[in-house]
Order: sequence, then structure tokens, then C-alpha cells
Amino acid sequence: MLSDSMRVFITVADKKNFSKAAKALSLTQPAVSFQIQTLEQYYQTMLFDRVNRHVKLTSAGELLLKYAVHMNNLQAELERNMQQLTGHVKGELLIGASTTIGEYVLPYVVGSFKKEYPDVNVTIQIMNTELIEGMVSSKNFDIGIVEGPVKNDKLHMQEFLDDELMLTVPADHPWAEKRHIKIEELADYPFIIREPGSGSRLDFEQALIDAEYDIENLNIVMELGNTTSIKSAILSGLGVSVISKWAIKDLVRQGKVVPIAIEGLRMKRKFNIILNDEKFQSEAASKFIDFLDIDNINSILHK
Amino acid sequence: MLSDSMRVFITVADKKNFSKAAKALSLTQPAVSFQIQTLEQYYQTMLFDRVNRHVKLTSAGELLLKYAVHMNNLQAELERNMQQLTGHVKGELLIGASTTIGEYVLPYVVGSFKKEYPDVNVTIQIMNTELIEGMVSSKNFDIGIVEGPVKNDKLHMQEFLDDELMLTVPADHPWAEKRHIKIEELADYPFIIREPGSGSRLDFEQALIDAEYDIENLNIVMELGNTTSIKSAILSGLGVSVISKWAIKDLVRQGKVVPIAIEGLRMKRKFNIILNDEKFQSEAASKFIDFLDIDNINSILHK
DNA sequence: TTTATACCATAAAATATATTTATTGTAAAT
DNA sequence: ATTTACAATAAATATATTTTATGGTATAAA
Repeated sequence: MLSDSMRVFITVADKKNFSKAAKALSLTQPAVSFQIQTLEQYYQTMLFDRVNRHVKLTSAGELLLKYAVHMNNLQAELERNMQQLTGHVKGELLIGASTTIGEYVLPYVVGSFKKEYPDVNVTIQIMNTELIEGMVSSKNFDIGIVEGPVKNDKLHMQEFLDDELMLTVPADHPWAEKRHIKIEELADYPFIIREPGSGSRLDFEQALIDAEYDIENLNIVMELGNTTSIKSAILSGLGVSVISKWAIKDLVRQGKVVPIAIEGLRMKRKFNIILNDEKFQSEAASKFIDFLDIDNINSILHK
Repeated sequence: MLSDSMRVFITVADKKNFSKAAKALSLTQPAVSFQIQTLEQYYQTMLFDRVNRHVKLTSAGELLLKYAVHMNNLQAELERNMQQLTGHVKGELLIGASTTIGEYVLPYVVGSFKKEYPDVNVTIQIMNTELIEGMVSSKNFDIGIVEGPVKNDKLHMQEFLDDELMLTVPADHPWAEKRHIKIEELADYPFIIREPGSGSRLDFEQALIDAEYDIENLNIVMELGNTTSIKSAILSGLGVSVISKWAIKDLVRQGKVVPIAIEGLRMKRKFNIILNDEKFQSEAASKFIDFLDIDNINSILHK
């Protein structure tokens, strides 16, 4: 293992801030100060210039960082080889996911993965696509999974799962009997919509534009900030809405809501895995990526 | 810095013995057991087979060793670069030297070196040429300095200092007035000789053979195992002997003994530095090797 | 065989090291 | 002038490592 002080040093060099490094390492700021001081005494030189509101590597610090990163990479490589040799896959796995995926798809996937690899600690962080891309780029996340395509062309994208936004109505709704309605009928009932800027809202709006239907015709009664609130609103009869098929899967099975197709509206989309090819993947990450194979995922989700 | 457990691991892998590794690291054996167990738990695998009277790396151990050595080399390189950057040369310096050099030359050299580099800890280990060559080969010594040439052709040799074996007599000896005697006169006084096998004895014998003088003619009254005893014996008037000019320098200056040349006997030899070019030299070692420059050494020894 | 020797493992106590809590100090931002 | 956002320091505490003391096992020697 890399020594504690080196890990602390790398983090401070990364964050350029003792307190933030401490938080990232689950330490207090004095503990970080202490470790840096230990290194500075050992090498008899300052590693950071404490200048005003930030810290900055000295040339000695730059030199140390170069070697620290190199050693860190060696350690990661060692760990991976060791796990391949012994078969004991373990470690941390940090996944960034957008809301629907993180709330309605990944929990099942991760649950199944953990049965096979109980010593891998998986953390799912839910945030928007842009932030996820940033964290994958900076190698802070092992994997990102988002709705829609990736902007950053340094990142590698691969298809994960099909999704479709479905018009969702309560089981006792007049439309529940039908399998599909025409776009024009949409205006007949109160409609609940996601907040502007969210992925789902954008996809829905785009589908309406493609179908040349003016969103102003809808009878929008409420704008809500997340899928769960929309589901509650639908269940309580406040209106109908358009939601990812994965988000309503349980409610559909329980017979509480019914998904309806809207003729002429194309609301299919893909969930995509985003990876940073520059990042050395841990054995845990590699195994998880293998696990995300579509056939495997289908067998998990359709049971 | 490399973590403690890695340093312990490397040592055990090297010595193939927990107790010897402990001694080499100035630890107790249980401390070594503990560190190895820590690693074994971390990687969830045995690193050594404890088989009968020795331990042996498992395949996981081999893998770890490969990376441990690599990291260790990186650390050494880092330390050297850091010392060059900051100018703070420090660390351990282990020198193997044969008796005369270690006792009569190196103390002055090292004393002078330490004035310039006070944070370098120099250790001189006195042993025979063969052992020194082994320790330089195995990279356990940074530098070796021996009388005479090196056998091992993997090692790099460079000339250090001129030496000459001198016939040494007490100040009140009849020969003391003369500057030189003939070989034949040697038999006129009791002669003290070094034990067989020692470098000085061999060099002396070879010089006699080259001069076609039979050693049996000498009036050998005593055989002693080290230079200091021979000096005492000469001072007490027990006889005369042949000793390195460096070993008697002080006594000559004090006027207690006199060095005499023996006509026709060639007893000049060289002190040689032996280095292992495969070894990554610390900054301290490099500085010391620079310091061994002949002009520098002469200015130290002739003051 | 028995006994001695050369190993490593383990447990408990001692020691050393790292971390937290609480506080101070110092610029910059409000 | 006050607040804010940092890092440094000191003392108390927690954690990790090491030693001391002891036990176990296999080989070598008697």
C-alpha cells in the first residue's frame, strides 16, 4: 500500500486546499496539515506555498507529485493483478448516474452484482449528465451512466439499455382501457410536467416539436422537480404525465398505473455508459462493466 | 515513503527468513510476522509458504515483490532528485573496506566528508575483499574499497590511492639512521609477520618471490593477526616488520618508528574503489564517490 | 527414541504514531 | 469593521505498531 502521507499529499495537490482534501479523505484538517508537515520535514523542504486563500505546489511539491502519481498507478495495477491472481475482487466502485437510472435501474443491477462480488463496495451518486461527465473525465468516477448521448468527445460511450417515456395514467383513468391515444387527445386531461432543463422534459418537448404539436395546447396543471413526486401526483388523480418506463415498472405491475402509447410521438431513448479510457480501471470496475452486458441486465430486470 | 509493510516484505523476500529480516530491519521477529500478516490479510492470500526451516514466496508473493521492488526503486530515485533539488543531502552510506583502509585512511576521509554533508550517516564495515565484493554485488554496500584488484568482473573498479608496504623499525633501531637496506640484511634482526592468508602477507611474500629471496632466511619470531598488534610489537622492540605506509603515518610523525626501503623489493600496491554499476546510487553515495577524487583525498591526508 | 535447535505464531503490555477537538492567527471579502 | 475562509498549533484521545514473553512444530543431533 502507498503510505498515508502520500495519499494525503496527492489529495491536497489535487484539491489545492487542505480542508477540502481532509473532507475527501474523511479526515479533519489538522490531520492533513500534520501529514503534509511530516513529508515536508522528511524532505526538508516546503511542498506547498500557503498563499492567501489557496495552496500551490512548490517545485519540490511538483517533483514529489510526479512520483506519487506514478507510485499510485503502480499500486492500482498491483491490486488489479493481485485480484486477478487470487480471485478476490474487492474495493470501492463509484458510479455516477442520472436520476431514473440511479433510482429505478441500478439498485437492481448493483444488488445482483453484489451477490457475485460481495467485497466490492458500490456507491451510486445521482447527478446531472454534465457533472457526471466531469467526474468521469477527472477520474473521480469509475463509471457514468446517463440518459442520452455524451458531449465530451474525450470520453468513451457505449449503449446500455433502451428507455421510453410513456404517458402514464392512473388505473381508473378513462384512457386506461385503451392501449394508445392520439396526440390531440392529450389536451383533454390535466397534464403534469417536469421542470424545465431536466432531461426528461427536454426529450418530451423535442418529441412534441418533431410531431409538430404545440406544447401550449396542453392543459398543464403542475410542474414538478422529480419523478417520484410526479408518480404521487398521478396516483392521487391530479393529472397524467410522461415518465420513463423504468420508473413506473413497479406501479404498472401492481396495477396502479397504466402506460399508454401516444400515436406519432417518438420518445424512445438510450441509457449510455460513459467511460474514461485514460483511467486505469480496477478489477472491480472491469467486472462491473462486464456485468452491464445487455443480456445479463435483461435477465436481471425482467425477472 | 514506501509503507513499512512493503519494506518488511522486501526484506523477508530477500532473506527468506523472518528472524533474519527482523535483525536486518532492527525489529523483533513478531513485528515482522505482524507486518507480513497485515499484507496477507489485505491481499487475502498467503505471500510466503512457511515450509520447514525456510520461507518461500508464493506466486502472489512473487507478484507483490515485483511491484514492491519497482516502487522501492522509484522511491530511491525520488529521494535523489529531491536532494538534488533542495541541496539537502542525507541518508545512510554503507562502505565496506579492508583493514588498513578502514582503520587508517577512511576515518580521516569520512571525517572531512561529514563536515560538508553532516546529515549523511556513514558506516564503515571492515571485512575481507571477498566479502566486500559480495556485498557490493548484492547491493548491500554502496561502495567497497579494497587493497588490490577485484576478481568479480561484474563490478566496476577504479583506482583510489597509492600504498606501499614499508619495513618499519623502532626509532632507536640501528637501521633507523639509514634510508634503505639490502634484502640480505633483513635476516639480521627478528622479524614479525602477518598471519597467512591476509592481503599484506600475500603481497609481501609475492615481493620476496619476485626478488628471488627465500622467506625461510628470515628470522621470524612472531606471527600476528592484525596491524595494530604488529605496531605494538615493533614499539616494544620485539622485532621489525613490513606495514602499509598509511598504518604507520602517525607513529612516523611522532618519531616513534622509521620506515625503511628495502632495495630491490617492490611492495607498492593500489587501494581500489569497487562499485556496482547496476545499483542506483543515492545522492549521498554519488557525492562520496566524487569526494574520493585523488586530489581531494591528498589534500585531506597530507595536512 | 529423546533432546536441542531453528524456525514462525500468538497474546498481552508497552510504546509510538496519527487523529480529533478546541483554539488561534491571518488575509481577503463583505 | 466584521465576517469568512482558510491553515497552524496544542492537548487529549484513539489507533497502530512494536516488544516482551511464551507456545508450537519440524528437523537435526545425541
